[in-house]
Amino acid sequence: MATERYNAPDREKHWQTVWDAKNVFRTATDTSKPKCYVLEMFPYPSGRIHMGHVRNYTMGDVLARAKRAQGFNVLHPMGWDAFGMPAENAAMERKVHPKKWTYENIAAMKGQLKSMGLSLDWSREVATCDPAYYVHQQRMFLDMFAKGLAYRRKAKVNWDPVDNTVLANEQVIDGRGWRSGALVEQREREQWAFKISAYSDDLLEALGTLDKWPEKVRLMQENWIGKSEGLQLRWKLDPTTAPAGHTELEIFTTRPDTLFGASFMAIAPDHPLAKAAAASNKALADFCDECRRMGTSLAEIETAEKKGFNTSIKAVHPFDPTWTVPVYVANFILMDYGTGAIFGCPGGDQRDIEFAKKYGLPVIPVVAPKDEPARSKAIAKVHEGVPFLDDGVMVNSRFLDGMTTKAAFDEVAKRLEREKLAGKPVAERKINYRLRDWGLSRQRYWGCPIPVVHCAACGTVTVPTMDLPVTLPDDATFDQPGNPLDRHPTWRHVPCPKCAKPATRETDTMDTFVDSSWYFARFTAPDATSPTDTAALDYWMPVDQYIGGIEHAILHLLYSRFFYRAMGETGHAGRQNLREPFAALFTQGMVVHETYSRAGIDPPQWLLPSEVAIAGEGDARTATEIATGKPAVIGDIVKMSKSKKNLVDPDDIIAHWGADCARWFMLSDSPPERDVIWTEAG
RNA sequence: GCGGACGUGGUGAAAUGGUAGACACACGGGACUUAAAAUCCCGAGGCAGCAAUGCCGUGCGGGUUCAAGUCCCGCCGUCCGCACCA
Repeated sequence: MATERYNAPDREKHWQTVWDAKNVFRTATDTSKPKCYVLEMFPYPSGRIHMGHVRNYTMGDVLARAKRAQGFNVLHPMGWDAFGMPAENAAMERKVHPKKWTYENIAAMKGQLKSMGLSLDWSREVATCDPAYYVHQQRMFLDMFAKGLAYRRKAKVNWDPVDNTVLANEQVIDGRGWRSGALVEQREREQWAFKISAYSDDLLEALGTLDKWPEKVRLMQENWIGKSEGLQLRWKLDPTTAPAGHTELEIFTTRPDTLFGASFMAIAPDHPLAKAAAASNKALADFCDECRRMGTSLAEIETAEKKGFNTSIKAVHPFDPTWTVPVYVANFILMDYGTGAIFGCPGGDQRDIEFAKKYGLPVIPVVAPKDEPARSKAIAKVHEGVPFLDDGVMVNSRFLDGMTTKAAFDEVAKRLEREKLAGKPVAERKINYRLRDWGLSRQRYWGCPIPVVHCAACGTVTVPTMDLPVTLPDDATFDQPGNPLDRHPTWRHVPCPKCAKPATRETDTMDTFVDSSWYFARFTAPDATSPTDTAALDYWMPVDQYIGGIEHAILHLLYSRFFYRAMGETGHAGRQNLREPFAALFTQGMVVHETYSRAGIDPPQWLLPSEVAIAGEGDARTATEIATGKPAVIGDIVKMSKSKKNLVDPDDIIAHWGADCARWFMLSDSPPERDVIWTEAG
């Protein structure tokens, strides 16, 4: 027998059992000690952990252990983001109930996480699909409803025709569903929304206080909120040309200084004025219909021609009653931004200049560079079709001539605020945000039920707190598309809580991002009988270090920031008057791996790393498919994913080399914020 | 189109404007061993040279500075986010 070697799997198992038996990582609120709340984004229980989890949780674990060693009382919990579509898909494909599938996955993944030797307080484990968790979410929803922070609205929604559900704007990527990849359609529908837009400015301003967040994430959120300051400005319509009842057109502009460059108005196909005009104009009605049919995909938007239709309505320039410009319906104007109407200034905008040329409208240069030689050149170029709208001085703009753009902005605002139209100021300063309210209704079974009842007599009635939770029926069917709650024979039929007459439950469930918007607060008191426990929150919040993937830079982090504010408003966020739940954020890099595919086949047939043999070194490396002996192609190094099959199972690594080895490599190979290239050799 | 990040050996990567390549992997040589693995020691940016040493080197081209991987200007390339947002 050779000398005894360190047997990693054996020793690791031993100590993990000891830690478990002695509850060494259990944490209690202890105000005599300084606290440190270390949190990694909780996983979706897909069934197996992957290398991204290993990296994420190792980083958090190292920090938690270090802080513990430094004398901090460390909260390091773990739970499950357990609602969501994959469970329902599994139900449809494999005839297994979402609940069963989810809890089996949780059990399997919990075992894997334990094999990693993480110092987690498992006594605080929560699963968002547990009624003991979502009952509190329903309570908070009702509290938010009472405060007007959750409301019902008829809205155009992003409809995913594959998953048969509504998606939030944030979940539409390049015009496709973030999960299904299907082209998203626009549909009108009653649905629930959170009033995140009420916090636009606060969410934006407070980014400045998040000095322990990556600059990149703050910038992404800033852009997403998209603040723009401008002027809301009403143009009088020429009464001889306008439909009855329409006397003016309100537009939003960030560049009122360019008002003397106006050569047309453009309104959205859904704009009330467009609809009124279309009522007596068949060709216009057809044009509007065509615009509505146009998809929202990236490809369609980029290739779609900028088209307009002259309504023959004329708008009167606010500074010159003799100057009128034509009003077009245009396919590139969005009804839900600003007022759904703009004035076009071809001198300063590529899109406007193309539009003007196409329809033979004037092009007036109104902004020019400050220095003389550049000026005449720029003006000449504008006439040729090259817009100029940089900082400069005003030209061709009457009383604005010679002013800087900034001064001209203020001058126009000042004059038009004084000017009256129909008794009201012609214009007012206005701030617009790109951020829209968060549509949270999902036509799905495996999500938190929205605790309201629709009654023919009483309207929308909330479920009384004592009747919560509204739980999901276990006996739903998953054999056809659509929402199983809608076709359940009995679940939806309940008496109205107010008048007791027959009524129907809301069958929409909540977006799973709601579940993950407050779990960090629940971890501080997972057994509290109210959604949160004030004393626990006051001690533990905020999260001192949050760690997760950059892919959540907008959705999850912005929603959580909003939700904690809403929780404050409804008395669930403790006494600290804390608005920001995450004091510090770290976004770790991805785990990436080479891809392999069968040679000479397109589209590629991917091979698992374990299915290929590599020979040679450097540029001379070659790959062979082990099973067939045929050559394989070594492809790009990309994020590990099922679709590209470039996966390495953490279990194999842990079983062979031990968890310490896997953890060590993850931390030592590349800086934590950067991608780590997983190689067996490494 | 807008916003951002990045570009340094064979590889992962270090460098408050002050000796570029720390540390490590891989590699080469050596020790130990019958042999290997493991371990330990030594070497190493490139070119030239037996060597001492010299020259060249942080994507490319300029600039500021006593001094630039680092700061400024202009390119090239890669990656990420947003995008008919008025």
